[in-house]
Amino acid sequence: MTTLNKKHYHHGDLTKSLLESASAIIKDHGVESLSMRKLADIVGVSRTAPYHHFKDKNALLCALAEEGFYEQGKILGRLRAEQNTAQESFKKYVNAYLEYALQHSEIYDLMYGRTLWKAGNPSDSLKAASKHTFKSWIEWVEELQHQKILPNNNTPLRIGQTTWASLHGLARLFIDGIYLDKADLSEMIEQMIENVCTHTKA
Amino acid sequence: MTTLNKKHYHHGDLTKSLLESASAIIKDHGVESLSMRKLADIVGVSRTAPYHHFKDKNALLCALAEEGFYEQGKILGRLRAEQNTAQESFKKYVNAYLEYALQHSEIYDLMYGRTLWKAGNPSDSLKAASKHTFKSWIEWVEELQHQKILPNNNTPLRIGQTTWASLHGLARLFIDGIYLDKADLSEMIEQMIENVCTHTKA
DNA sequence: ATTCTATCTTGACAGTGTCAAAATAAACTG
DNA sequence: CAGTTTATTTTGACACTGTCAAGATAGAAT
Repeated sequence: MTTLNKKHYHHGDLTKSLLESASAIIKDHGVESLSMRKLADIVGVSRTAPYHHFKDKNALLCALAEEGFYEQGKILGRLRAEQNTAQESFKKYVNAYLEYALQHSEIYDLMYGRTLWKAGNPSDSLKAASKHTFKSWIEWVEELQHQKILPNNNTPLRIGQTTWASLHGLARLFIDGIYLDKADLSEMIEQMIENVCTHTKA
Repeated sequence: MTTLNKKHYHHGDLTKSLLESASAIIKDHGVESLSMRKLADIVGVSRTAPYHHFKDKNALLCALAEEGFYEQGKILGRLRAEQNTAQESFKKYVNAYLEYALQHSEIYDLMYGRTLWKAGNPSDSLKAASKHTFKSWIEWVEELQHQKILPNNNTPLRIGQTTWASLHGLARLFIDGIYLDKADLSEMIEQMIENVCTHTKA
């Protein structure tokens, strides 16, 4: 087990294969149509093989969600690194956040949804990833407050909580199929930004 | 079948009993722990008896959600009927909305969540109930715009969509167990109102 | 070559939603 | 009242789920 190379047995890297296939399945058919047995079958392995790589289904989903946090973090981090005005930067962030949420809606649901956080049992590393994401968001909120983009009438935590809640709410309405007409999305985003920012206020 | 009285067979009104028991179960243990079989058992009837009153599980959940719309509508309607300043009225509405969402979180989830709207199959009457609720919300938004409570920089529909999304997002974060500390709630509500309203703006 | 360990499979169990067919209970019709 | 129709409920069955325990196998370590 000291070897790093994992090309053993008739399946190169089951852990990875499982995550990839699972990700594809939920992307195409939704998380409720993902079963451990079908997944094993698709990957070409017996029903219980996955259980040697993930404690249970919940653990597999946690791993997927965690991947989501890293990917989302990369996207949003890259964006913040760009040289933009603070205002532009924030605008792009909001757009990118919603784009990610809608394009990876099933992963987003795992990251921030009931399945894992309430009905399920979020793993420690998932909780850590989520906490890290939130923390760095709050730090940026503080910057944005100094730059007068976000309001100063409350702590970074509160402002961060509420503006994130707003984005999240918008994302959810589309993801959950309550709002369907995505043509309206960009206008809603625009309006949401106006609600949440300081300087655009009437 | 012309008789209105439904006290037939050894079970007075199965439909009603099923809804009540189901409601109690999800309130206490979450919707994922509701099974048709256990429900039948608790009500004291065979496994498949419920299927003569509800086409399937989805239909039963739709009925529960629909009840939720009526109850929520009553609460919020009563509130709007009170004699308050528009500002007070809106504030109370927001608070009542979130109070309902958190106190009936499982029903709220059925009303506005993925289970029925995306993963499931919302019944026509559920869709109607939801549409009606939304429509009357938008009408009120228009009033609030005239009263300068909500901003006039966009149509009632857009303002209604975004402010509702904000409330919904806040509700969801608590319901789904992402935010846990309900002590923070009232401060967040306060801040959210500031974000969303016109006249309190800095 | 032998022991050890990581990986995988087979078998099993309890649980799920729900269909089809049979049984029963009440309502309607003569 | 008797006989038929309709509303309600039950029993049996099927395919599917997550996951545990025990055994088989393949590779690593000695």
